[in-house]
Amino acid sequence: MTVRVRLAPSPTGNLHIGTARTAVFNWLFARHHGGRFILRVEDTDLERSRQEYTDNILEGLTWLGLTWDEGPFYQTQRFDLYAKAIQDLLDRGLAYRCYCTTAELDEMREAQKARGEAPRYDNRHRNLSPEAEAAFQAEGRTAVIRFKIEDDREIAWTDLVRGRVVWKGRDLGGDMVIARAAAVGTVGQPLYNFVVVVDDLDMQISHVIRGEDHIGNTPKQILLYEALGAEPPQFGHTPLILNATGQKLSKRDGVTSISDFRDMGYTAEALANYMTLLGWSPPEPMTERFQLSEAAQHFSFDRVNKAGAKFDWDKLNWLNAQVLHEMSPEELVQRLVPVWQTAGQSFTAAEEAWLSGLATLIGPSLTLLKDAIDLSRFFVTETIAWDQTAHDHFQQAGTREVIQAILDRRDVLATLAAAANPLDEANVERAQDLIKAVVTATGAKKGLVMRTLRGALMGTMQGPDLLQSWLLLNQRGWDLPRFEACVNTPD
RNA sequence: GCCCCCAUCGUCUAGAGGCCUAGGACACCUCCCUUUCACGGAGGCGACGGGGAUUCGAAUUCCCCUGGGGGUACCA
Repeated sequence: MTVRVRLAPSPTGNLHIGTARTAVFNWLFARHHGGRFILRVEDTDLERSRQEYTDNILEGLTWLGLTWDEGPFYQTQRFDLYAKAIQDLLDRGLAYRCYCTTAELDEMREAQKARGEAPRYDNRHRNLSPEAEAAFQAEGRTAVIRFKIEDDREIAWTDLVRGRVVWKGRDLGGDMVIARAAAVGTVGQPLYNFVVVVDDLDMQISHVIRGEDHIGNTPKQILLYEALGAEPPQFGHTPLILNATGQKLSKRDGVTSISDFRDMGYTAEALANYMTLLGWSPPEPMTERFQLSEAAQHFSFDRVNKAGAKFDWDKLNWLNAQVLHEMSPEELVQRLVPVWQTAGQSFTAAEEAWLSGLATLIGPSLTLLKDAIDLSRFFVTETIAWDQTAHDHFQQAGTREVIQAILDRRDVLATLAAAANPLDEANVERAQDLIKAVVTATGAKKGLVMRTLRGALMGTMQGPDLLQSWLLLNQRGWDLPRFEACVNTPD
């Protein structure tokens, strides 16, 4: 059998991490079986659906690398199909019009609650006489379409994740609404549980993989398949992503949109890797750091967990750092250029080798792409301001002498700057020789010399590797002015 | 309330009766590397919710309890 799976997001919000994780599982399953991954936008809720959300969802999936093979299809363009199917159920007596008002339904549910019963529709309009129906119509009432659900039915399926699941018809809440209220003689907007079935059937979906929060919809949908004379697909209900307190992650938990993660400086690789890990564990030869394509080779529902998984920023951060640390300097530069730009840091004048050097220098310190902004701040402008630690350092005796000794050898600075690659071995050696010479000339301890250089070049006592930072600054001609500032401005 | 599901270190998980004095990853702690901070390397801390039952033997099977979660729309 050909595997055909789908992702069916509704454009009522930005691409949510829960939806994205469902997309990951669908995508992995499809790829593993050489099947098709179909994208269908469930925009039947005209009130809440918006184009900008659709755009956000499509962009997010693309960014994550979860490309689809068919679609996107839009349910709003398929209303004819649903209307036909509803009429079919009506004609065959499997569905009927219910004229209840919302007030009546509310009253009924409250009475049920008061009696300690589960709120449900009591099927009161299931067998309306033509006269009664005419009377309701004469009142000007509108009608929803309800699909008949027998209380004594038992619905069972073998879930890809949970094994055998059994549901009783009486726990389904009575005859279900499949189309919204509409004027006499017309059929209103079809509802989720119905259009899903019609579409999954029409698109020949073989496996419905979705979050566990949908598990209660499955028995209703299986009944619908039956009514439409079709075999239901296989179902797999994946565990939910939980917040820190263990509840289903929702918008209220802060950052939950894929686009938010991207804006925060996470890479698509790390995020996809992490989402896969939330509920699935890689088999033996694999480690927890992997490409989606590798995961696809080994993906199986045997290794999907049943329990929900709490979202953990620490682990995501670690994965993101791994992704960044694995990158070549050149690749990192490509990723960093837009980040620098948004921060107003321009390195356009810099050579390619110089930029690679900068990436090499700060790469190991990156957790988020955005971290590059702070780490690059010494390299953006010619001069820099000192923080308190630098000021404190220069209170020490001998610090000015160290800088003066460097300035006495400013010819070496020019030699260093001439190197094609500022960070090549020979250049590093020359810088080390200069430091030795300064130590000899001043009689200062090497530690003092190093710290003094750091303070002078960075204006702070903590930062990336000193020698490499120096050579990078040197090539831009910015080390000399910073040294001169040390001896010229008394502080 | 009613229905359903779930339960191993703080977190994500491995584990499908003896291989488990329960393995890995993140986090945390220590040390090494480094005259800074990171990165990297080596160690350490740390869990089978409780009670029964089956069995020669249970983290693994069954039952009960407890705890947590999901669902209960003319939303999706």
